[in-house]
Parts: sequence; structure tokens; C-alpha cells
Amino acid sequence: MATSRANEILPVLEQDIVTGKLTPGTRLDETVLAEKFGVSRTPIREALNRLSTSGLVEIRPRRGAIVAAISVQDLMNMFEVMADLEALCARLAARRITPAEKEALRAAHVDCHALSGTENFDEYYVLNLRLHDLLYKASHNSFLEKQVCELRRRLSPHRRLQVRIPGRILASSNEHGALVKAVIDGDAALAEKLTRNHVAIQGERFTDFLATLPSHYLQASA
Amino acid sequence: MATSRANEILPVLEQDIVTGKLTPGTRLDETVLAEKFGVSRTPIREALNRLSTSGLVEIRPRRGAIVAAISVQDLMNMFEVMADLEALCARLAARRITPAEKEALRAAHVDCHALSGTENFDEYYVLNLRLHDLLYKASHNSFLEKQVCELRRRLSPHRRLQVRIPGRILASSNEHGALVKAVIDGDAALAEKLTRNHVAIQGERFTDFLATLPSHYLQASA
DNA sequence: AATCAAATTCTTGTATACAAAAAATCATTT
DNA sequence: AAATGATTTTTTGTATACAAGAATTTGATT
Repeated sequence: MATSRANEILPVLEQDIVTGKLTPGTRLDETVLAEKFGVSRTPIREALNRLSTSGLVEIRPRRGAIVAAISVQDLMNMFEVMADLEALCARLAARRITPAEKEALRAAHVDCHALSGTENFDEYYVLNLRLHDLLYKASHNSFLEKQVCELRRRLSPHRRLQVRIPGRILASSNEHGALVKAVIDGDAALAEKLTRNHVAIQGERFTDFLATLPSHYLQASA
Repeated sequence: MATSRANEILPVLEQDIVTGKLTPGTRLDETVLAEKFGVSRTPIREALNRLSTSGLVEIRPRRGAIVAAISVQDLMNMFEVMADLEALCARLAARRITPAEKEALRAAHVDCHALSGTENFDEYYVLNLRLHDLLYKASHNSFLEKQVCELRRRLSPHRRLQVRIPGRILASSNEHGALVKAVIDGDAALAEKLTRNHVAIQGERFTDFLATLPSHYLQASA
């Protein structure tokens, strides 16, 4: 698939950043990475350049690359946009979702809901992602889908761990229930509103998110 | 400012694409560009790589780079997202705009409105941009502002010329009037709604936009 | 001992060299 | 003359070499 070395290296590096294996602020030494991947510096530089455009890496001229460190303010801003784009997805999905997609969405919700009683956060995290992915897809706007996914990827390195508040799964799942119903019923306005609340910057979700922030966010700013 | 050659070349290339000097589909030969800029291929490749991530350039493995050619479907998708992000800007601006920004917005509208009677499309284009930029800024969400601007840049190479329909300036300016008032009055819901209509995919604006599309959009797809 | 300056080392950025793949050209065959 | 296949030429992708700017270390001075 990936024909060039750079194209193979890029997703690996990206994954390491997104999953938090490489934390924000970490220096990305070209020579070290080159050795690690068994290539010369050239393809490494290519990958880092691309990552810098997408915002995951920050390149300071003549001073090397680091995993992008962003401020709480930036994070709130990104979350605000994320909520809006997700709401747009829901609105469009309510208008454009196909019967097959309805079925898949229902199934994804059932899977999520099965964990309602439990505190199985890791598994819920995955199933929750899948449900949201289905909503993005159902918007039938591939550009929007790509933007939302990229933004989510960009946010993910900044959650150190998933929210682990008792009862959160149940609450989230109930919100999903209403949202899924609105989308399937074709109620665009309701789907949009429910999504806004679900991801809202004022709501629990974001507070939860802030609560999981590593302490270094409380001081510095890029 | 731009310390490296690549950092100097990137904006030039970007500008050439955005302004339509380099049209979608044009091959970007590394050697030719290297000669033109008086550098080796290395910084050229760096710039092209970065442009590929932001979507202005498409790099096909082993087959070189071209100015990104996108389908009408993609364009409609991007416009749909653009409308939504602009609406978000307006909503946030209505809540967060400062007195100084109100004044600037009013002034920008006055400038726009001065051209209402005329058919001075070129000048109106610039003033219209300025007014919208002020709205982005007034959202006080720098990430959102950046996203909207980038999306606009990405859309711009695909309008061959500005819409030149008689009376369009007057209509646009009137819409601005209502929008500016809503923002200044702090009516977020109205500001959002007016913006949606102003940029709406269903509305005149997008139809105008489609009408200016170069003919090659009518056939192919990437 | 602390601080500042000079020199050294290390790292980034660019150029060049080389290898491999794609495109183009040319010859051969039907 | 058209089509197909082999050969040449271009062009991309990677490695290496080199230059210039940071960072660090060392040494001198207060």
C-alpha cells in the first residue's frame, strides 16, 4: 500500500503520538528516529514535515521537532469546533442515512448499551468510537468525516486516560439512545441539539475531559 | 522571518495555487520548480509535502505532484462544512465580540455598503473578505479562525472568477447588514441563522459558485 | 565559586549522488 | 500502418555529504 518509506513511517509516528506513547513536548530527534526505523534522515524529515502541517508535530526552525504541545485554551477551542462538527454530522445524518446504515447504527448502540451496567471503560471507549464513526459516515459528507476524524486524532494525545466516573457509561449510553432515535426518525434539528449537548463544552463531557488533563497544562502555553 | 528556503517557497507556491496561477491538475515538476526558485530539489519536496497534507497538492506515489483536483461532490461537501463553521463563528462572535471589534465590524460593513449601488466586484470581493475575517476574529476561537481561513484558501483555487451577477452586491450587503446587527446585538441564534442563509448551500451563493466552475469539473473525479 | 566568553560538538537544513520505478522512445512483428 | 515489446530516458525516492546555526562544554576571569 504505502509505496515509500516515508509513507510507512508517517502512520507509525502518528499512532505513537495519538496513543500517547510519545507525549506532548517530546523531542523528535531525526537521527534517533532514522536509526529506529532503519532509514536515513530524509524520509524521517518528510514524515515530520507532514505531521507538522496536520498539527501533531511542531517544528521550530533550526531547533528541531517536538510533539505538539498545546494550551488549555487551544484545547477548549478545538473542543468547541469538534462539538459543532459532530452536531453537523448528526444533522446531515438524520437527513441522509440509508436503511443499511440505520441498521448498523442500531446495532452499534445495542453493543454500547450492553455495557451500561458495567464499568468496562476500555471496551466502551472502542464501541463508543464505532458508534460515532457510523454517524460521521451517515452524514454522507466525506470531507466532513475526514475533518472530524482528524480533529479527534489531534485531540486524543491530550487525554491521558479515559474518563472513569461511575455511571458515566450509563449516562452516555442513554444520550446515545435518544440521539440514535432522532437520527433514525430523520429529526435533524433534534439530532443536532442532542449531539451538541452530548459533546458540549458546557456539559459533563468536557469537564470530564479537563479533569483528565496532565498537570503540565495548568501552567504553560506555547 | 522564514528562516529556511522551504519556508520561503511554501507560501509562494500556495499563493500561486490559491490565486489560480497554477490551476488544478497542473503538474508540479520538482526539477523545474527547483530551478525556478534557485534551490535544490530538497526544499521543493519539503514544500510540496506540506502542501499535500493541507490538501492543496496531491502527491501520487512515484508519479509526482499535481495541484489538487477535486470533484464537484468534494466541493459541495467542503462548502457545506464552510457554511457550518462560518455559522459557528457568527454564533460565538455574537456572544464574545468586544466593543472595539463591534466598531471595526460596523466600519467594514459601511465600506461594503458603499459599493451597494455599483458593480465593482473586485473591490467588493476584498471588502467582503475583510468583513468575514473580522467575524472570524470576533469568535475569539483562534483554532476555529484558522480552520475557516484554511478551508477558504482551499476553496479559492476553484472559483475561476468572482460572481458577477447584477444586484448581487446589494443583496449580499443587505444580508451583511442584518448579520452585523445580530452580532452586535448579541443575538447568537439569529446571527447563526443569517450566516447559514448567507453562505447556504441551498441559497444563491452556492449556485453562483457552481456557475463559475471551470468546465472540467463536470466530468472527472479524483 | 560563579559567571561569562570562546571553542567545540551536535543538530538542522540544503545540495548532490545514486537507485529504482515510471514514462517515453524506438524497433520489430504481424 | 498499427500494435506490441524492449530499450532508453526521465523522474521520483532515499542516502550521503556538506554547510551553517544552536547547544554545550570548557576555560578564563572576577
